[in-house]
Amino acid sequence: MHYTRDNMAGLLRGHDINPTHQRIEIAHALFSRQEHLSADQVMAIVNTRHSETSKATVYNTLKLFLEKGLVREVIVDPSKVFFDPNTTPHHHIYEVDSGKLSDIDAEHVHISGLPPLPDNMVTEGIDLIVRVRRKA
Amino acid sequence: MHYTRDNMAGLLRGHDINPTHQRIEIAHALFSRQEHLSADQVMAIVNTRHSETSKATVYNTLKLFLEKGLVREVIVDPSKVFFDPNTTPHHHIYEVDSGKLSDIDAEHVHISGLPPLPDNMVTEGIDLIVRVRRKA
DNA sequence: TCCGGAAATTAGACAAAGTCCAGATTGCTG
DNA sequence: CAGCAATCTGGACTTTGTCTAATTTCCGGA
Repeated sequence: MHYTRDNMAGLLRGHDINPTHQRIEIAHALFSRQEHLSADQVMAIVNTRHSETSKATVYNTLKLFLEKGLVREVIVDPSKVFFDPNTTPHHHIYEVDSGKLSDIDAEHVHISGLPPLPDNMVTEGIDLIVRVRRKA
Repeated sequence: MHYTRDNMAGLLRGHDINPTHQRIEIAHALFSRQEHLSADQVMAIVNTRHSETSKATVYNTLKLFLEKGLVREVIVDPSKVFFDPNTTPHHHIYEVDSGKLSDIDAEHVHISGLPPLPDNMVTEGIDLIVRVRRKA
């Protein structure tokens, strides 16, 4: 599957998002790379050639993508949020020195022994983050 | 065990921290409550009566406590870091609507199937966060 | 007790991430 | 083409956290 800009329009429509020029560019930045990007990084990518998309739009669009389930939010770094185009169940390895973030497929990971939740609560998601450091 | 200010001095010394007035107050705020507090909250607590401790000192002190292993950092909210006086192995439940954060004892939780790390890497910690929401 | 230096604290300027708003643009639809 | 809703924009603003240079506190030795 190639993540062309044309395909992005379909992807957006499939998630009930009106595919505007800016939204296509932002989706393309995330999906063509298949990487975890911060809002800042998205803005830099989208505006490499000429300045095309404003900061407000980048933030609005990422929030919209989040609501529509097109991307996931990864909170590992106290200073910025990462957006993850991979919405399949998976976990993360975070390299604390470099800030490098990578995926762990959830398929083989098993978590047991969690206490039951109160009746009026539902699990929205389980985030498992393995923080690693380069050996001294 | 009562977390009196006098006991705080001993706790700090035991962690190789010079127990100054401000540090004792900050430690007392965290340990007497046994709760997760943000830097802002710590500052508010410490300065309820009169303004006694500066913002810089609160941040410096929390960072120092972190380095010395007196507290843990919990990164769940994109907008602020929480400091956790409980340094025993445990996980967290985060109520996304209210921002309420509570502990899950790690004793009965078992995580299996994590992929092996590259040789030159060491695990610094595993953060497991269960994000929950009030049922509709 | 007084002195000097090291450690700690401070106010406030600064930086970075993110939010908000009022006005301009875009793209329908009739 | 007019009208209208959705979208986008620049820029001011807020919040969390950092940095720095100056002051204060603490303590050991003469």
